[in-house]
Amino acid sequence: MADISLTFPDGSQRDYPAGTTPAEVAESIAPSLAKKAISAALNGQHIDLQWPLQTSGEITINTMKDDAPALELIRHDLAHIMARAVQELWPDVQVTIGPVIEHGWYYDFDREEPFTPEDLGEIEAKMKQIINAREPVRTEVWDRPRAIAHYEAAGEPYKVELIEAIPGDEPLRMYWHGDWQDLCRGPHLQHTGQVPADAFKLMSVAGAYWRGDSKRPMLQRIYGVAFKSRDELKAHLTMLEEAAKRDHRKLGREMDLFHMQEEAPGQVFWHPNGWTIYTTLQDYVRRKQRAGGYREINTPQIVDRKLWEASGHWAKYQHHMFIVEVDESRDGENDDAAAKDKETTRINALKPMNCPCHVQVYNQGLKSYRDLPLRFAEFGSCTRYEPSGALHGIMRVRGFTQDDGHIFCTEDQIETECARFIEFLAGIYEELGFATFEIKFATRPEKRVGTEESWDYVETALEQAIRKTGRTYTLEPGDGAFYGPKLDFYLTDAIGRVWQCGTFQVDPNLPERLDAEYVGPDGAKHRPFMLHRATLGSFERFIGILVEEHAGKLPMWLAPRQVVVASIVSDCDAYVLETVEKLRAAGIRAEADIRNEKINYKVREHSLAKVPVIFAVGMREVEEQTVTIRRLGEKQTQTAPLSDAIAALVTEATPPDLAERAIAAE
RNA sequence: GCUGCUGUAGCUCAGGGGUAGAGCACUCCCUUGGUAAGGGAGAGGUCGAGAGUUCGAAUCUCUCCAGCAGCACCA
Repeated sequence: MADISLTFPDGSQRDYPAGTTPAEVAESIAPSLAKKAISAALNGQHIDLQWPLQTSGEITINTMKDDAPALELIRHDLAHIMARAVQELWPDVQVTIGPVIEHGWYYDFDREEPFTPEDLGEIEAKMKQIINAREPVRTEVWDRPRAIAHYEAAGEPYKVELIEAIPGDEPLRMYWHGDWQDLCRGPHLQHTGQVPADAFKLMSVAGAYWRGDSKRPMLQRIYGVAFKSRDELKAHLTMLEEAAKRDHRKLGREMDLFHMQEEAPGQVFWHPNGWTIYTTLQDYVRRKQRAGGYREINTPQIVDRKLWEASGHWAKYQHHMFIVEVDESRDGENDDAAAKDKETTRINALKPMNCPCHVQVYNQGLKSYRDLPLRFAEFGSCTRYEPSGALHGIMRVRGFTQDDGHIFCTEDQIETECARFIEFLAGIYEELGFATFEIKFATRPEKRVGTEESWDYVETALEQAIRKTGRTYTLEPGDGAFYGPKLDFYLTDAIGRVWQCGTFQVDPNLPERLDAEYVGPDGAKHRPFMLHRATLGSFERFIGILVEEHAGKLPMWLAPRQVVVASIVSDCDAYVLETVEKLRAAGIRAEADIRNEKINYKVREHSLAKVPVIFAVGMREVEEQTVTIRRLGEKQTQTAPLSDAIAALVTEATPPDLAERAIAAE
């Protein structure tokens, strides 16, 4: 048998007979390494220690010290161990798939009875037994008919379907954890005892559709998390607890920002504190948009179905729109709803988006190529009938306001406008404290309109634009809108859920449908492109993320109450009120606290409410015309003359764009 | 929308076939206290909504509504 040549991470090379396993390679280096080895990588491909090596290449022997492979193996083996535990406890359960995910794994089962939290405890105990039995893991290569026959005989139709769906006709691999068998591409550990028995936890059960298809049966998915050590597991669970404290729904209540109630599901009742954040942010975006070359417009809320039919939304998204029927014959005295007459009833929809209305504004008056690119912006209130299960605090709602905008331009302006928008968005995200965000580039889907040449051109333009800004992106092939490719900009919430905020979409379709035109240099009429774009996305979602990102401790300029002036003894009340007046005159959002309470109590209460600054005032301050400043999260205080303290706060409370402008003017 | 769970005072939660409890918040009184809860008293609830079972339902059953987790969806 021919030899193969293996190169090790330190650059050294050795020859082995073909068919040598990584376990044997490790043994040849050092028996101690063989003992610690868990898997190997050949030319970057993660493989079992028992895998016979047939080709030369670079090899790495992994041990538990190598985080990525170790976690991958632990989690992957746990998925199998859990499935085995479940089938041992309930033999009638059918197994499906169980991949590794961030922090752990899940496995989907088909079982009549729902799994209960008590069941999870039982499964966990059974898993520990399996681990402690240190049962060997072995693997075999099977051909497809054999695998199918096996699963048919075993009464596992899901597995049969999986095998049938695997493309090509390479043989399949089977793994055994003890006697328990599963189809799997591997790799796995040597024996179950290599999995740390005290570093995993089953977290939850939830429904999940078979193969992600809502038309197919719903399975039960059990989620687990796993790490290399008990301490890491504990740290992870602690992190989850901390994250729960930052949940915008909880902070929204504690900071008195907003509430929601049954009568208006998915819609926000903004309280004074929350609305202050909202309007401050809106003022900021408005200034940025003006500086960025946008003209702000405003369009109707309720629009006749005729426009939605023309735009194509009626056919495609009718079920996601709130429909409003009005009997136009009613006279106000006798408007019995039951007496509605079809002839005189007009059907409208609350706008789910702003673009068709923006085209209506564009279409007023003839446009010249000299007008392009024409950038419209609107703080557009939209209403969508989102499925009930999709609603989530203020992050996913039915009523929201987008910082929407549409750019009408020619084809060769797309790239520049795209690059310009990415920079615009990045500047705003940065000023709002989001150093990192993810760009996803979604390309042509299967169902689409337009020519291949056009898609080629536009996709290239977007890619060039991103490249120009020097940013990285992840490709989402096939995820674009039916009319054009798009870039989506994502931020992450407190527990790592990723939310789409900004977007940039190229649309040649809507101008066509709604007949938008411009007169070109040739004197003929042409079709403009329409670029849909939003920076924050929706104010609701963005504020939710902002609150979670800062754990409620918003930067001074966004804080709903920037300072509370608290009296220590009631003899200072007059000075407190006077100080608040001065702060307000300087544009600071200030409140007085002259309640009959101790300063400890006041400090605690305002700190919990995340007020960034407390001015404490006693008789000493009154005499010296000073305030004692306490900042949120700091124990130390600092006494300063009142006028200095106000001046410092004014500087600190200036929105980032205005601060920049002030510096530039100096 | 689907699967599962949850819904008791403003908030956090206990209770559970014989018509409701705690802490905090709230109101009043005492207290004027120097940086994360001073003391006392009081008020506050058709137990998510509707129907059913029962002598009797907040408690059991059903339907609906809303929320939570995940899945599906997200123009």
